[in-house]
Amino acid sequence: MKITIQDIANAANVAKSTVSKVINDSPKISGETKRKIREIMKEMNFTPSSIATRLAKQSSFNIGLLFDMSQDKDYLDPFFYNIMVGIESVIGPLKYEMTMANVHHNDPDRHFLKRLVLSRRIDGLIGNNANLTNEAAAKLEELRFPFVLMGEYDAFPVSWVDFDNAEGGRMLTGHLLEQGYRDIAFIGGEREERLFENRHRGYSDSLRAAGLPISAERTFHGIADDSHGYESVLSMLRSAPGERPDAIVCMSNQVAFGALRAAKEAGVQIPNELGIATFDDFPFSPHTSPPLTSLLIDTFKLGSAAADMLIERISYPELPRRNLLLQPELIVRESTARA
Amino acid sequence: MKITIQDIANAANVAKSTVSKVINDSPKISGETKRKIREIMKEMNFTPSSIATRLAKQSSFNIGLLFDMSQDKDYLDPFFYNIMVGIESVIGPLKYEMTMANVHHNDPDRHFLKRLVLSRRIDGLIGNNANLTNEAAAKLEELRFPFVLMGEYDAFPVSWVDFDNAEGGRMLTGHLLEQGYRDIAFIGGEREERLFENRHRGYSDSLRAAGLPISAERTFHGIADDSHGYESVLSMLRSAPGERPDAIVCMSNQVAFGALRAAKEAGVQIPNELGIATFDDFPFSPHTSPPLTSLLIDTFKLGSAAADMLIERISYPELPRRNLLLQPELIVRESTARA
DNA sequence: TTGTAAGCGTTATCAT
DNA sequence: ATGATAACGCTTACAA
Repeated sequence: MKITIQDIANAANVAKSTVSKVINDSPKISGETKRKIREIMKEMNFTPSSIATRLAKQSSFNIGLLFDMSQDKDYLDPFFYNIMVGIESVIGPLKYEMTMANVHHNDPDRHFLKRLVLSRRIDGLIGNNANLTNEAAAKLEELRFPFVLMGEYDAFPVSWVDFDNAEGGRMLTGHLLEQGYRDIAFIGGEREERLFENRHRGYSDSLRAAGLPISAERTFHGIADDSHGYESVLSMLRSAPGERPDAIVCMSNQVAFGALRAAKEAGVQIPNELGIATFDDFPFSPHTSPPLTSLLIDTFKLGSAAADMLIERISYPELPRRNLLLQPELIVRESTARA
Repeated sequence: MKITIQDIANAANVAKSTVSKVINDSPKISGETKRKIREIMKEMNFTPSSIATRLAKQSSFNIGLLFDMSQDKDYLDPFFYNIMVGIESVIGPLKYEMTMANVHHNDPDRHFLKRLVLSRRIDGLIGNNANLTNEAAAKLEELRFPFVLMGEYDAFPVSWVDFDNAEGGRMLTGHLLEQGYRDIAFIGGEREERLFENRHRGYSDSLRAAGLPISAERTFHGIADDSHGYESVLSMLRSAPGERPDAIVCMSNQVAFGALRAAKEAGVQIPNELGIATFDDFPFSPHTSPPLTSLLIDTFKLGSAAADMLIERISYPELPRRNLLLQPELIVRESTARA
């Protein structure tokens, strides 16, 4: 049998409004009454219905985390859990819950805007620039609904958090230069792709600062996956030994895996003949042979920073949109440890 | 300004109960009225408040997915996203949402039982045998609250889904035997650990069926991680070449990574001198050198099967608790491809 | 087929 | 300090 605030009121011989005030620890209720009612609530094992509370309070105390089931998930997949835990670490203590929001871009009836936002099931939303379309973002802004993106966004001003990808490019390239590499290639990423452009800019900056030439043929465009890494390295190995790159910066771990495989098959010595450094630090990076020098991004922190920003937006809707760049961390391993 | 069912009723000149019936597509409403009201709803951009609906319907249409932030997450981490997507694939079409439930074992006030179950924020729960304590499971049963575990459970009868770990052990070991290996070791897992016992049983079964001896010193107990794999292989290499195992079955990919590393450092040829086969197929298994023969578990399916079972429990609470063993799949790669 | 009115379990506003 | 009563936005008998 379900027990409600009214049952408690009856048992305590008070009005249910009094019980409600006790639940919310109102200062207008005497200590004695509070004690008595609280005891009764324990005894009767009462927990308020959150749904009724929310209806009355007109707030769902719930935030949504966007994902797109229909989409390729290679990139965020291994990081998803950490991001989620990062978000929980900030919203949990504030009594918010988190519900998973599958976008359903193609089904107007199940689209998250309707299912979760318009139906007021959530008070705020965290997404990323891959699963939130410009159209949806615009709609959210129009509704003045609080949301934060993970990943840079520049179609119009919204709140976002991202890692400093340009700085990451500088860190990887700078490290290779310090190790004495002089002819550094960059593998992966499509032209016009924002993520690529930022990372590549950092790479170029470093070369320029070192007074080295930046040659277009040292950049291998393509989808940042294993086979692109593999093919790119094979193609650079077709040049004579003296004319090929002595190190590479990879857009992703997948690219690096492919590059590693190609180099190994061709008998190229890593790190002596070819240094390899890569963006992203998958849990597997330490297990390649040789282990990969890579750029660690703290995904827990990505989540918690996004959540902090979202809570701020929910609490102070009129504050301007903020952006935040988190710093990556260089993890040096053997793949760049030149003798 | 928020628009409600009453606004629609006014605009359409009908009672709000009529609007409600249209929303729920009641057969008692004439086609004409439905059309008219639906049009008005579009025009006025109306979406019902899910909170009010739930309060009235006395169901939250929401299921919880348990996780434990405070706990080591090595095992499920890479699979979490897939499991979640698997769950969503079955509950989504049924109009359920999913909220993340951090257990909070140590904080009675924020414990998920209170926060989510007793407060009726969710109608059902999916957890695993690592994050749900016996005590909590018992409490859920007492409340007759629907829940399903991922992972075998035998403290008392509950619904659960798991992979057939014994069969997995037979598949890996059987494969090694087919390849001609004859002295097979088993690395990882603590005595008394359910998961270990099941997997090890399959291994023993296979050896027995092949008429081979089962020797206690061929099993290396320990936490199933990288360093345990590494140490175990080092220790077996201390025996003379003729007296050491010619193949190993690993409890986890981490163990296999460590084993691979040790073998490589010692100059042992894989797969010729030592075959390696492992439970679990992390996304990185294909990228080791040589690529690892491993046991693929379909984590999407794990999630969807658990969700199917949960929906059944919610819909027919009186049905007996069910258990389901899913079949793993052997992925043969070079680490066991004996010449 | 449509309307009336009483819930659903809280909170919030006024009285007292 | 406590109590009555009207929200909150929807559903659901029961009437008409």
